[in-house]
Amino acid sequence: MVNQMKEQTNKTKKVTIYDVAAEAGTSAATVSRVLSNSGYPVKEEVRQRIIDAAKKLNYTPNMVGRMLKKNISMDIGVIIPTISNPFYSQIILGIEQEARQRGYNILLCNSFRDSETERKYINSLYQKQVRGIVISSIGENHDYLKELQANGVRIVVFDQWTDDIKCSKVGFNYIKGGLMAVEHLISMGHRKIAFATSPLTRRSRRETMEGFRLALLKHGIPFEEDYVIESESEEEQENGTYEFENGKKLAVKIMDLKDKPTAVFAVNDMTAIGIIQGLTNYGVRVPEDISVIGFDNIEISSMINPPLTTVNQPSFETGRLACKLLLDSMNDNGYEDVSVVLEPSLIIRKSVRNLLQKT
Amino acid sequence: MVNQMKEQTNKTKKVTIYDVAAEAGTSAATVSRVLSNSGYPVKEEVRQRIIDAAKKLNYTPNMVGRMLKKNISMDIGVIIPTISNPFYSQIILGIEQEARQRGYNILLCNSFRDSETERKYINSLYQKQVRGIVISSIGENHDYLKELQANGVRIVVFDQWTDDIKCSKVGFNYIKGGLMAVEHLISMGHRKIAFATSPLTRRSRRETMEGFRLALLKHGIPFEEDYVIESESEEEQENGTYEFENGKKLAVKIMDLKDKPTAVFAVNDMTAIGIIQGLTNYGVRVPEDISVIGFDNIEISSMINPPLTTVNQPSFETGRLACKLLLDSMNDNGYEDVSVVLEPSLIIRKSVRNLLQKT
DNA sequence: TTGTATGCGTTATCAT
DNA sequence: ATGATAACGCATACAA
Repeated sequence: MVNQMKEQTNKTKKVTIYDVAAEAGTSAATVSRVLSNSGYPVKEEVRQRIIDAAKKLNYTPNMVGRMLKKNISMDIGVIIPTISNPFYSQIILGIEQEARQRGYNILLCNSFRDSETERKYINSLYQKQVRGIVISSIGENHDYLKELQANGVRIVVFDQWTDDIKCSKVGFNYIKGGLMAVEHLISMGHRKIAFATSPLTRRSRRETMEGFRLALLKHGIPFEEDYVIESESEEEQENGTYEFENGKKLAVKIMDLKDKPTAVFAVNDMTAIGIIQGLTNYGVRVPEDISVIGFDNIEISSMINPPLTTVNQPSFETGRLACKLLLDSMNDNGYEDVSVVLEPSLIIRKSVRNLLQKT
Repeated sequence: MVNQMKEQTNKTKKVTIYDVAAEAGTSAATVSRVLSNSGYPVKEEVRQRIIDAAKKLNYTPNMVGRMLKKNISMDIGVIIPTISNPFYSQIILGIEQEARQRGYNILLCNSFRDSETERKYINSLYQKQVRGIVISSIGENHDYLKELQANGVRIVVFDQWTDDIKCSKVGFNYIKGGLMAVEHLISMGHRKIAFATSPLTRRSRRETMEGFRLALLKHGIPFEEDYVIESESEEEQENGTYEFENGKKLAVKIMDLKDKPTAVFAVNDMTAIGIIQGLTNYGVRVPEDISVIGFDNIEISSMINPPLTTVNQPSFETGRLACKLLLDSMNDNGYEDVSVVLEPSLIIRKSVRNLLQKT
């Protein structure tokens, strides 16, 4: 009776189904059948003995053993630039919700927009036997992804649309978003409108700018090269502050303009917020002196002063949907790739002044 | 020659060391020795053949097989309330940096401050054979964690200090932080100072308040019960906006005070930002009419208008350190628990007015 | 309904 | 230096 209380040391061997089987006076096979909820018929009395034994021994199934045997992982990989960008953390939340509901866990990877890091992570995920990955890919070369596909791994891309790879995709109508933003400015009486952006190296940015262009065209406003304020700085590590700092720099460029715009359309909210701060440092008031409109609708945008008028990009929904498409394709052999394009909507707050209204 | 080009289908069997061995004309054992960098001596020529064969067959090691055999995982678990709170995403970044440097990957779990979810995640991590977890624990009951410890899993807690469990800890000197914040206000000539907080259900908040109290005491300012503005609302899902919305509510409470404070100390930055917006909605200006000081120094705080004066809590460093302590303890049998308390520092920006200076 | 035996992919032990 | 083989924990085909 005494040595039954044997102190459990850190070196204690893990208890396996064999231990449970011994304790319950049955075989490992039966234990497995009961404890893995296989639905396989087991006499009620034996089942109970096994459950009791498992509880008594404090048995916990070893997922590694199970995975090796079944060769089926309940993990999916997620690769994004960085968690510290609120836009992406919302996406993660969406992915995670969908995943958990269906019993999957996510393996999160921050690529920091470095294609080498991205490659390593993709490789690591593959080694961990994931059967699916949702990714905002940064690399120019998608051979790694294609190789995975050839090996049966499902891929869903979002955020960075590319025709290079054949898979399900979740995109966003940047052109329309840009169009909406600028048309809103125009409807408020603005005609001298600048577009402020980080380097146009990403498709999403170029498309947003295309929307800017289209809006001007549509309303007969000449497109001024000078009103495209593009930072030349190389992109560094993608964290929230990069875009913000960039916005501040763009603000000084704006102040350098001989003919100042009455409104500026920023390529994303973080940049817009930086611009507002930069402008404020010059003593120019937003929106009284210059109006600013953003793009993304991250949470912070409603918290600043003035609350930012912006274009909503449904980040949570993007994540949820991307994950749904992934899991659907993973669990359906006859699946078809599907591409979804999410639509923008305007969020009117207080950073745009109505020029048509006398004060 | 033709069927060598056999189309690779999705059902293609994974290539294993046996395939590589066959291709290289050697044994699986030797292949393993080479491909796992075991350091075991292998004739150079054979080694080369194996490497070539692996490349040719596109071999990728199966980590699940390796894990089962070696019973040693290179993953560590991380449990936090939510990734969407920028304070925690910074912590994750710190954890991840340390982990990656040492070859570990992290399994991220959002508990959403729900102890049931926390429990499930802890269990899931254990089933995945992690040997270490860093956690901002929310549950009152830490039996689950203790059980894991008994089974050799190392635990490091941070953020939510508790004496209930014996392990390494990374904490923060909230009392001193609160003291510093309030002393700064006092040094700027403020004497009517309010403390605005979400419910005092967390130790960290109570300690911050203790600092508030101490500062008043130290400078002979009477403690007014009315100047502790505590929201009664139950905490909902912990996302960034909860604290923010809460701040807005606290702002109306402040406006309801017959004798308004000249400065308010908010229990954290998110709340402070909400308060500023709430105050602004009333037409009161910050800091001209009322000064606001925050706590945490999240990234957003430097982006708002006015930039928030606050107390820095080194979140990235907290994560890095917690992870370091974890990995150290995991790789050292004779380790000792260590508790580290990080110190606050004051970040002076523009949300506090100097009352002693004539305008 | 239950048990025996095998294999998932890898590494380690032991011969050779 | 190399190879055959057992073992890690589990699930299953097959036998009973």
